[in-house]
Amino acid sequence: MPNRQPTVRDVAQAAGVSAATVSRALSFPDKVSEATRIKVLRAVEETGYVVNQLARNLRRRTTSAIVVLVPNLGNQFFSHIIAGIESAASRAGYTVLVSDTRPPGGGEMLMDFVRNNRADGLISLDGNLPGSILSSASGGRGRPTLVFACEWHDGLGVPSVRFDNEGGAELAVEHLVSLGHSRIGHLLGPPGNVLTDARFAGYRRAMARHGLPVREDWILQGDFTLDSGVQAGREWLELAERPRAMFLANDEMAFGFISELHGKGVEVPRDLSVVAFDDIDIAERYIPALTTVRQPRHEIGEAAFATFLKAFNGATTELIRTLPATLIVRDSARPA
Amino acid sequence: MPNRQPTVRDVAQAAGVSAATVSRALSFPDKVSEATRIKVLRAVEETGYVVNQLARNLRRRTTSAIVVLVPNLGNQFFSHIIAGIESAASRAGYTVLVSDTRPPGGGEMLMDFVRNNRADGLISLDGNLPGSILSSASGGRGRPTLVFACEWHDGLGVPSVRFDNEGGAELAVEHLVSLGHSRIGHLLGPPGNVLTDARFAGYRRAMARHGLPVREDWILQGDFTLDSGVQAGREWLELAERPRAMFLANDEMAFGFISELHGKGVEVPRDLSVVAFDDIDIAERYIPALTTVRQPRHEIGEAAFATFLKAFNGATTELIRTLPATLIVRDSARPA
DNA sequence: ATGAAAGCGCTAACAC
DNA sequence: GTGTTAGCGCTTTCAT
Repeated sequence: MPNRQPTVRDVAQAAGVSAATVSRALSFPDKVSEATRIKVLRAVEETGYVVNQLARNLRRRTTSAIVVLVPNLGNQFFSHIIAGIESAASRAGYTVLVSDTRPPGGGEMLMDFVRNNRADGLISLDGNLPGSILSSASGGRGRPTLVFACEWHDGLGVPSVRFDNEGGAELAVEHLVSLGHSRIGHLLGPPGNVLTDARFAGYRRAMARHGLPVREDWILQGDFTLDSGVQAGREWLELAERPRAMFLANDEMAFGFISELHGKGVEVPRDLSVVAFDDIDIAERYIPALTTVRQPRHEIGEAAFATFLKAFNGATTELIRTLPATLIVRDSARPA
Repeated sequence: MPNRQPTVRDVAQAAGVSAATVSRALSFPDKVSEATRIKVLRAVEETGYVVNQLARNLRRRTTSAIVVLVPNLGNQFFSHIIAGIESAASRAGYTVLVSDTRPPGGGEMLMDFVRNNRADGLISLDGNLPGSILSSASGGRGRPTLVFACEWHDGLGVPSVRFDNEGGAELAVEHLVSLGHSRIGHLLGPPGNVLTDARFAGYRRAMARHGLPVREDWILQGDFTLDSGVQAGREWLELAERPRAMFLANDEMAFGFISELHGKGVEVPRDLSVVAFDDIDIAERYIPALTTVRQPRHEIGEAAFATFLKAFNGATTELIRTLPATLIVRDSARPA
């Protein structure tokens, strides 16, 4: 048994044909005669040959691999989106690699990964990519392909697939209003985030539609993390005058927020109605079960990959594709 | 501006040296004269050259990239382990790619990825790898490097870094006993999983030590998912005689379990004490806050990468490295 | 210390 | 339909 991996040449020799023919038989079976194909396939079996993608990619300048950039692998919300991407990708014969954008230098390394033809491009679930990535990937001649999913970045011509965040936020507030609430506060996501802005805009829009005041002191700052929800809970408890309902920009913060209140004897929904955003898996099993806005996560993943593939192949794509959100009514919000 | 990425040759020309020298200046700065190095570096700047890893790896037969296999990206538990791997890896100049083992054909594709020199090897957080991967990666001459973290696979000579699952389980049960409990049940993880077995063994050991009976009907079957926790909750509610305490094999199931009971008017810890395993982020903010066994997740990630690097470089490694677990006492278990 | 030349394994262009 | 040739971009002997 040879020490090294067999190469096309070994197969060629075993099959009694040329290396080029082996390559053709494997990549374009139609371009080769029935008989040769069989000979080659048999030789492949015999030798235990596996194509060296490295060499293939170096030649073809394409890799059938794609990198997904996630702002926070810890947030379970993303896993379903990744699953969606994966299922579309595997149908197309693509390998999906996931990477967190937060580790120091992580984004940079990944970008090099793509720039080096080790992956065909990126799907970013993080709208705040380092400028270096944005500039070198924003499409165009010979540039790596980039697509945003969930989040996005205004101004650049980068295609994005997103949820209707503003509409979802309106749904949340409308629900609260329909329950008889009028004193409604909001816990924001991180500053400078497109989702934060869109959800806040939806909140304001719905409030305005009903002539409800948006009180400065009822707008709390968060950053989508559990801890920031806890912190917001503390601030809420100190409020001179408290709202009777809160629309929280995501589920994770809601858990921190509700639990902090619970620790101080304030119960949701008894003392405060809460609607959140995302509908991650635990939302249904939190106590109280969370009323929240659901986004079709698997679908968006699939759509993102489809968009990526189109863009990579040079087809024109819709620049913005928006998927609808729906409200899931459970226990955390009740009549005023 | 040229249409294509600059190559070593472009840099060589700009610097007035040969391609070989450029390569040397970049890879082994010491092997080149001060003056040339400066010239080359300047030329690199000018041309905007970035090394093409693909070509480099094809030549060097090493990639500085590693793939991490995760059984379930949705379980937040893994994200901290990945973070640990990432921090150790980035210090070593490695790129970390994560992949879910569940998508159809996913494992296979990933293995090809490695077999093709597109990554140096794998760290698997999944003990139940397809046989094809195990056999082609189980180390040895020219074989891709594989290391297990958290989970493992007995029999093969694959190095693994793990938590003291059995000890952690004992801690959990001891705690319950110290609270005065004697009627203690257990919710298992998935069948055929090493963690399931180890945690169950720890449970039995602690029970035996105190002369407590292990009742068949108090051993429920789960699979580490939220849903299986819900299902177990239903079964628990139907029990003719109920235990007064439960040790659940992970947090995720605990959420499903506790919430299902809550829906039926059975409250934790009022009516039932619960201790779980993992201490994922939400555990502290669940209602009730979960008493659970914590594992040093970041550390295990770092240790796993260190082990990987050693193994990849041909050094001998401890075959089994075990990290201690600690009990985090919160609200979900109280005196009998 | 540097350059010339060979070659990693594969595929695309061209000839037959 | 198949073989020959060249070359993807890099690194690494081997000379000098």
